[in-house]
Amino acid sequence: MPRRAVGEGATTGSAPGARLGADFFSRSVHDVAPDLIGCRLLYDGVGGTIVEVEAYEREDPASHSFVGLTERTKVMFGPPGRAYVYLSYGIHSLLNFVCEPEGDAAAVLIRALEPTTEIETMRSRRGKARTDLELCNGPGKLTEALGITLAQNASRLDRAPFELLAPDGERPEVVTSPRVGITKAVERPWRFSAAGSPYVSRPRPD
DNA sequence: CCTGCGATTTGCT
DNA sequence: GCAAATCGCAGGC
Repeated sequence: MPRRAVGEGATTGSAPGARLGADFFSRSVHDVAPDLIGCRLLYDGVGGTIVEVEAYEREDPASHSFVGLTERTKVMFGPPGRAYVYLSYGIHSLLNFVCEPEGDAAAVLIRALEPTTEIETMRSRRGKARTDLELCNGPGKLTEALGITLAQNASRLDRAPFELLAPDGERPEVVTSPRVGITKAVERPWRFSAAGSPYVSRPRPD
């Protein structure tokens, strides 16, 4: 694979279609988060296109890392390009991508996908979901659809069964809005989504 | 369409 | 002890 010249892909930190590894994630979480919109995420061959994420940084009252290094947060302080999966409300596994160099603590919460691959597998796992719009339009829903659990915490994202790829072609326009479901630092506009996508979670960022 | 509430477990005070 | 980066269902409009 030829390395791409400076210019194209410069804002993404990756060439079109390339697998995203530690170099992509070893940057400011505020640069990585919008660059993930339009990327493709598969787990064991099941998944789709990322249409919504949120950024969480070290000095961020809404981030788990705000309290410092603990048993739970040590993955966020570890090497970039790994999964940080935690249990939300005692029920849902939420998937994050660890960003910034080891020793820093930042992560991107994956909030919604546009399903593209193995849709019937996702539908069978999601049970009550009626339409494709409801399969992955929320952080707890997409982990259920992809079969991601706490067992995947600290996994590398550039190795099977994960497959995380830069967009092949054009990138969607990205819009920002306040983050969802938090009670601290609620005003920070660190939610990023694909403009106009019907696959984003609620409330709609419009 | 919208709002309200219970489920269920863990991590940190 | 309690709050939590959520979800699905019930009920009202």
